[in-house]
Amino acid sequence: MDELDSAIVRHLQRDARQTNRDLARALGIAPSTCLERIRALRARGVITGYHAAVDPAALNRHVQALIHFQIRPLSRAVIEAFKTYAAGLPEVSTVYVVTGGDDMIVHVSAPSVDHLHGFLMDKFTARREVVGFRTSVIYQHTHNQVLEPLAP
Amino acid sequence: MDELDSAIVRHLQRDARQTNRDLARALGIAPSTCLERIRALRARGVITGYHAAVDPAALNRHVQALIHFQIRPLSRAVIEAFKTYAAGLPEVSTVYVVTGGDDMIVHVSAPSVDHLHGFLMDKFTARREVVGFRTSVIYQHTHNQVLEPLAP
DNA sequence: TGATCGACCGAATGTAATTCGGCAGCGGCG
DNA sequence: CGCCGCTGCCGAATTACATTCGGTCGATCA
Repeated sequence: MDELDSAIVRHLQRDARQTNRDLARALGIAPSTCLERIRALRARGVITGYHAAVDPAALNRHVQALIHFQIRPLSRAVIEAFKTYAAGLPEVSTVYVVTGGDDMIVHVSAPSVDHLHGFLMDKFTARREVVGFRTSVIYQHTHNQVLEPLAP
Repeated sequence: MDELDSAIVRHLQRDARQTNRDLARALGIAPSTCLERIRALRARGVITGYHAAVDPAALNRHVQALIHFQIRPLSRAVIEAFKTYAAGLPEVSTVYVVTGGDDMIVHVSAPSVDHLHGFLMDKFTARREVVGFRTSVIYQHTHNQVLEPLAP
């Protein structure tokens, strides 16, 4: 994980579809070298995949929210089951299992506030392990695509 | 945005680096058709980019957390300034501006709990607009890479 | 029914990914 | 001190792919 690897990772986080040649040219190395580095990064698990980013609104998801759940009992089995359940719902994009006042935070997106409300009522209120939840509608969000390695 | 477009988006969310030929073959269409569809999806803003996903641990980010902020005064200028400030910090990956008990939720990752603590103390406690914040350490998180279009 | 338009196809061309033999630098070891 | 083996890099050759473009088909509408 030297400076060259960092640069490759940085570039591919920004644009995963630039050609290997262009990337190699930008870094001042041979395409074959670049290719081998990228393969090593994948093999080592540094790069885990390549994904297209999609505008949620184009997928009829105009409302996003973070839902904060309190779950009881707080056993491994219950947490695991709820996590799996939530992650399987199409409205859910991310499930966080967390410390603090809440036990689970779920990022959801829905076509409308109505849909969101119905979704929450239908999918969560009936579940026994859910003792309560709060909804934080997302007004804006900025996502930092490029993660740099941090110094220890 | 017909079924074919949806399928293309689904495939590219899963793997943005599969060749156009493979994708076309999987969908049973000609590569040229596939290419034109993808271009249209980009032009329409459905697909906004292609990004490599990176293991945070490989970038020395072993601890992740969601930080819940209360901000005052709740003016547009203050919110905007804080959002910009937070998004510019290397530890921050996402900033959510939200409704509810909190005004802003920030996803951060750091090398260690110590680093996280120092980071929070150094970067946020001194700021006037921050009247309080709570930290939720993330134990696990599952990210759903593939967003499907939702029916209205 | 005939014209027009849009979407798709497939061959042709240019460009890129990938392979592989060789070379240079480096560290270990006699 | 010199030799040996290893590792990472390079560049030409091969293979595969992206991209273009002229033609075809089917739907739509007058």
